[in-house]
Parts: sequence; structure tokens; C-alpha cells
Amino acid sequence: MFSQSKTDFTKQMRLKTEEKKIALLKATLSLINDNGFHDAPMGKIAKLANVSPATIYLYFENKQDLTNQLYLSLKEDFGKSAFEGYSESMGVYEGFKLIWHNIAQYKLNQVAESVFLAQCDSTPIVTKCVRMAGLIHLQPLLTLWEKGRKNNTIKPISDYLLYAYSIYPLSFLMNMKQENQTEICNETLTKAWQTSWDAIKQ
Amino acid sequence: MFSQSKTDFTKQMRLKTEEKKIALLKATLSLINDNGFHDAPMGKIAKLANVSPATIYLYFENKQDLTNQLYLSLKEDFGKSAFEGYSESMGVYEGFKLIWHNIAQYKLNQVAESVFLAQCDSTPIVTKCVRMAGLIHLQPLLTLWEKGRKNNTIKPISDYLLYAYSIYPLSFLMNMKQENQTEICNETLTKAWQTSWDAIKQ
Amino acid sequence: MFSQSKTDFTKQMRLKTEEKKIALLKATLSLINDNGFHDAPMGKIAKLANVSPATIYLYFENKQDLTNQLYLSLKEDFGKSAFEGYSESMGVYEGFKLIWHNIAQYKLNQVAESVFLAQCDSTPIVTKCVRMAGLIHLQPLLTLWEKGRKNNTIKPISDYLLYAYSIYPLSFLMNMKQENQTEICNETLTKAWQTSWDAIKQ
Amino acid sequence: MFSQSKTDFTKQMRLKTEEKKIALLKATLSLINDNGFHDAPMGKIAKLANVSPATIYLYFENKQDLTNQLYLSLKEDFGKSAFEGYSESMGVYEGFKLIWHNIAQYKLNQVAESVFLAQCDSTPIVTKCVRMAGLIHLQPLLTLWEKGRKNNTIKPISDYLLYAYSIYPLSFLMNMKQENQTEICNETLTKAWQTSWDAIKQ
DNA sequence: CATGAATGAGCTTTCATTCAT
DNA sequence: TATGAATGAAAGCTCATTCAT
Repeated sequence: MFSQSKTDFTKQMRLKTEEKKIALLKATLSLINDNGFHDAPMGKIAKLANVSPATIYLYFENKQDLTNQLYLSLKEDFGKSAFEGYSESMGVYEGFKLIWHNIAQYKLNQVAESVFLAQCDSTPIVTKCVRMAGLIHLQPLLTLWEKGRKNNTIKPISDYLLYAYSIYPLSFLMNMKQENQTEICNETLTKAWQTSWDAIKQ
Repeated sequence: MFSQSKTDFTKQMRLKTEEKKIALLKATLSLINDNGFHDAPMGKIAKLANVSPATIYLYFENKQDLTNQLYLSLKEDFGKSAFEGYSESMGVYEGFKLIWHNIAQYKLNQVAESVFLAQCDSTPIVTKCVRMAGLIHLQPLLTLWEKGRKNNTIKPISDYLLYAYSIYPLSFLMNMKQENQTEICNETLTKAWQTSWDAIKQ
Repeated sequence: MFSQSKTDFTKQMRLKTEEKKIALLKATLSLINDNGFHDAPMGKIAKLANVSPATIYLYFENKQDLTNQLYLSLKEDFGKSAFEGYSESMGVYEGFKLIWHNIAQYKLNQVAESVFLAQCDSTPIVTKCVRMAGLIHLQPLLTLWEKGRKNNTIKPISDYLLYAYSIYPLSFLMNMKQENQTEICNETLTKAWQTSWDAIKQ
Repeated sequence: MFSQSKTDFTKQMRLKTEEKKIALLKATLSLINDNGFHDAPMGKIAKLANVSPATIYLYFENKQDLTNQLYLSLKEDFGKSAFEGYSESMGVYEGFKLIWHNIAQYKLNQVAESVFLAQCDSTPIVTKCVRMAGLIHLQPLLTLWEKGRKNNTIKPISDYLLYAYSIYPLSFLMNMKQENQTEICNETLTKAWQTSWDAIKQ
């Protein structure tokens, strides 16, 4: 999470300030997740990141900007994870199975990040246009689905429906895991995948 | 929404105060939906409900209590809608189809309420125990699923998974409707139902 | 200063709140005069007026509004003092002598108010349009000067010049009094009046 | 404005640093004039002067010192302009006419500087003792007036009164020029001079 | 039951100033 | 000499809640 670009390693200075920005993003994530946006004051965020409140404003314009940047950076991260190992040359079933499992891994392992993203997608704590901007990271999946519809491996229904029935349910599982403090066992995961595929396959 | 019990009609005074409480709940719903919990101050809620800020505290202990009560009253309402016309004597397919469509109608017609409930279920704005308490209104559905699993009409998977793949996707559709300001046409609804059933049927 | 309208005396409540507003204006005047606008924080103003900081915002929109209202109320007050006992039927010399002495009395007795007005007129601490609005209270003087120019008792020069040479010098005297903590004796006042008249008479 | 002493030309380095100090004074003047002292933060001043905030503290002790030095340097400048071409051997009328016109030129041409000085003289943004120190640059004028009082060309009134009625009115004209964005025409200037002299001549 | 006025605590943000380099 | 980064303290302002009526 919050990966630094390689060029930063050249200059020691740049590294330190980048680290500070990352610490701030992490602190924000943690506080908003635990207490909600309304109880994650800048002062607490600063303290958790071990900087002065004023320092936040060297890296972010204001609280909204901080939240937006956090959202976008997580979405990007999520996108990267989702398509790890994926290539457009894969078959529809094979490719989707890979992507689905990637996403499942992300949602079940990087719980904090996933919970935050879910929160953002159902509340007005990030600007609407920022939420829009976050969508581009899913493009390869939409392309794959189009292929699937064309070769009749996937139902001829809209992307929204496909997403709602094959990916979105994972968010519910993640919520349950979080809420009940239970683990999602391998069997459950297998059943979930089976159900996802049953739902959207032709 | 926010139905008053019939007994209230006996006393004129009680009616008026009940109306005030309802106005407050409605105002809260609207403000939290539009601005988020963090920008729905008691003052604005009071103004929107045409009462004084102090009056809120005659009906609710504090802001948390107000939010909790709103959540619970909506959950109850949602439960009632979900099982309208349903009887335990129905067959599994027939019964579930009825319940599913009831829920779909609720989510697509009472958007404000649904959006609020979704927001509550993915943020810490209602107390955890209150969220738990809201679950009881779904009991009949769980009973029906148990029957379905026993007579092999429904997959032998946990309630969580069944919910995640047959009901939860409706939330995604509702979000899309809300976000894109589009209507969900009948064809989409039919496809959604078909997909739900494909996902969980044995 | 800060006179309350008579109607307020009827309702005890209204009286108290009006008193609070006046206390705030007085506190603001005193702090800005002593420390300058930049060192007259809302917290200090509140404390001096014996109210909570939040209370200020019941009476004024923000700090700028507070300052503007103070300016306007003082300007109005100043105008009233300037024309006390004056009637349009008076001759030019007689009338102007009265007004001049009224203004002199105001500037030399109500020093705090005068100092504040002078400060406002030479800094951007009140909005430009508010400064404009404050001008109307001098209208009768301009009318009198017009009469004087017509009947050749006063030089045919612009209102600006007349003001600059007959009224504005009083501000300098007031500043000197303030700065040196000295009194302006009667003899000085007589000489000042004589000089004013010499400057503008035809 | 802000003239550098000739000795600085010997060392190239000294020149550059002197330039930086001047740039800072200019930036301060401009910001305080436009926004008022309360909205002229060190950060903005630094940016406008193209230096780092920290650099300011190499040249000035703190913000108060910066303001004070600006005031004094302008006062000195003003004094120099006022007595350009003047010699103690001149007659009272002739000498005063020269000085008056010098001052008028300064106030009407170097508006920014004059506005700043006026602002300082009616607010506590420069220390009181600094304001006192600024007075010495007017000494020759006071000597001239003393001569005038002795040979009966000028009224036997205090320096304060003489200043109030012959020099101070120019400040008002300058304010008007600034406020109304109008020019002061030659005719107005002639009339102003005539009025000044009428006011104080014996 | 209902309220407008009041508030202390706390919020986001800014600022004059310092420090490490 | 010069700086960009950093900050503690404080600014203006808001909010959930209470109180006198």
C-alpha cells in the first residue's frame, strides 16, 4: 500500500517527506475506519502520524483533499492487485477466475483498505467526481466481460448487473468477516466463487 | 414510512407530538443522506423539522440516539415491506420470489431510506449493537432458506452467502440508480431476479 | 453611543439581548483601538463583553460583519451629534459654526469613537462599500456648503477641499491630543475655528 | 524609494543582499496597503519578494521590526523629498510654498508610500516610539514656521495647528484620489495651495 | 411540552517563527 | 547567506447540548 516511486530512492530528502505523506494517509485511513469521518479530527490524524497539525497542510490542501487523495490512492492500489498476473490473452473463464480471486484476496486480506473504500462508496465523504475518477482502474475487467458476452460464455446483461452479482457480494463477505471477527475459510471462498460463476455464466 | 400506531388517534395531543418526532426523523434522514453524518448538525435538523434545537432533546437522548432510532425504525419498516403478502405456507421458490420482489420494490422506490440504511451498514454512525438488533426483521427469510436447503431447492451454503448473492446485489443496483440518476427498467429487474435465482438455486 | 430604540423597553427580554450586542460593540471598539484590528481576536472581545465566543455569532455573521456594524453605528452616531441643534433655516456662517463646534466636541470628547473611525477611514478593516454607506450622514453639511458657494460666503471649491480644510484638521488635533495625552484648551479651539473659517470663507 | 547608499557598490555581494532587503520592504508595503496589516502574513511577503520566509529573519528581527523599518525608511524618504531645493535662506512665503508643493507632489505621486504612512499614523501597527522618531525629518519646516510667526507672516498658533491646516489636508486629498481612482488636476492643486496659505497666513 | 438564547469544548486552518541543511 | 520543511500556538468559527422561561 502507498507505494513510493523508485526515483525517490535517489534523494534521501524526498524519501523522508514522502514517508510523512504516507504516514498521514495511513493515519487517516485508520481513524476514519475506526471512528467514522465525523470523528477523525485533523489533530488526531496528525498525532497518529507523529507530526504537527500544521504539517498536514504542507501535503494536503484541506481535509477533503486528504480524504480524496486517500481514496484515489487506494483505488489505484486495488486496481493493481485485481489484475496481477492477468493478461488479455487469457480465456474468459480462466481470466475472470484469476481476477475474482485477486479481488477476493485483496478484500479479505487488506480489510482496512477495503472497508474504507466501501465506506466511501456509500457516503458523501469523497467528492462525487473523485469517485468517478476511481472507476478507470477496472477497465480491463469490463473488456473481458464484453468478450465473454460476445462468445456466449457470460450472460448478455449489463456490466452493472455482472458486477453486482459477481464482485459486489465479496464486499458483503468482507463486512461479515469484519463485523463478526471471523475468518473466511477456504471452503466458503470456493463456494463463493462457484456461486459467482453460476450467477453470471451463460 | 414512519407509520404512527392507530392508538395515537385517541389523544389529539399525542398525535401532534408524534408528528414532531416523525418530522425530526425525516429531517435527519434527508440531511445525513445529502451531506453525510459529519455535515448534518442538530441545528439544521431542527430547522428542517420546524422545531427548536432544544425540542429534539425531548424526543431523543442525543444525536446518537436519534440516529439509532432512525435506523431501527427504517429497518422495521423495511422488514414489514419485505414480507408483505408472504406466508410461511408458500413454497420456497414462490415465497422467495415474492420476498425478493418486495425488497426490490422497497430499494428502488424508497431510495432515500435504502441509501441511508446502506450508509449505516458500512460506517460507524450507528452503534454496533443497534445494527445487530436490526437484523431480527429478516428472520422469516432465514427460515425460508433453511427450508430450501433441506428440500434441496437451494444451495447448501450459509445465510451470509445466500444474502450476499441474492439480496445484497440489489443495493448495488440502487446505488447505480442513485448515482447515475437513471431508472431501473422492468427488463433489468427481470434479469436481476433471474440472476439471483441462478446464483442460489440448487 | 449605541443607543437602544425606545420600543425595546417594553419587552424585558429584548432589552437584555440588545445590551449584549452593545457590550460586544463596545468591547470591539476598545480592543481594536488599543491593539489594532490584527490583535483583537474574537476570544478577547468575547471575554471583555462577558460572553462566550460562540455568542458573538448570534449577533454578528463574522468578524468582518462585527467591524462593519460597529463602523456604521458610530458613523450614524457621529452624524446625529454633528447636526444637533442645526436647522436648515440658519445662515451659512451661523449654521457652519454650529456644526463645526458639534463635530469638534464629538472628536474631542468621544475620543475612542473618533479614533476608531479615523482608523477605519485609512485602512481596509471595513469593507469599501460600508465606508461609502457611512457618508450619507453628512448630507446636510454638503447642502449648507452649496448654499454658501451660491451666496458667495464660501469659496467656490469642491466639497472635498472644503472638508479637507475645515473638518479634517480636527482629526489631526484629536490624534495629537490622544498621542500626547494633553487636553485641547479653549484658546486652541477658538484659534482652530478661526483658522477653519479663514480657510474656506470667500 | 528605498535608495541604496553608494558605498554598497563596492562589494557585489552586499549589493545583492541590499536588493533583497529592498524587495522585502516593497513587498510589505504593497501587501499591507492592499490587505491591511492583519492580512499580510510573512509567507505572502516572502513569496512576493521571491525569497524564503526564513530569509526575512536574516534582515529583520521579526514582523514588528520589519514594519517599523519600513515606516522609518519611508519617513526619511518623505523628509528628503519635502525639502528638495529648499534652503534656510529663503523667505517664509517662498520657502513654505516650495515645501508645500514638494509634499503635495510626494503625496500625489507616491501614493502607495503615502497611504502606508497615513495608515501607520492612525493605527498601532508601528510602535509608538518609532512614530515619534519619524518626526525629526520635518524639523526644517518647524524652524521656518517659527521664523514666520516672528516676522508676522504666519499666524501665532502652534505647530500642530499650522500642520493641521496646511499640510494635513493633503492627506485627505490623497485619500480621495485613491478611493475614487480620480486624478487631482492642476486647478485643484492651485486652489488647495491658496486655501492652505489663507488658513495660516497672518 | 416547547423554545430561543447561550455556551464550553473542540473543530479546521493559519501564522510567525525556527531548524537542519 | 539562504532555504524549504516543520511546528506550537492561536485564530475564527461551529456544534451538541443545556437552561431559563
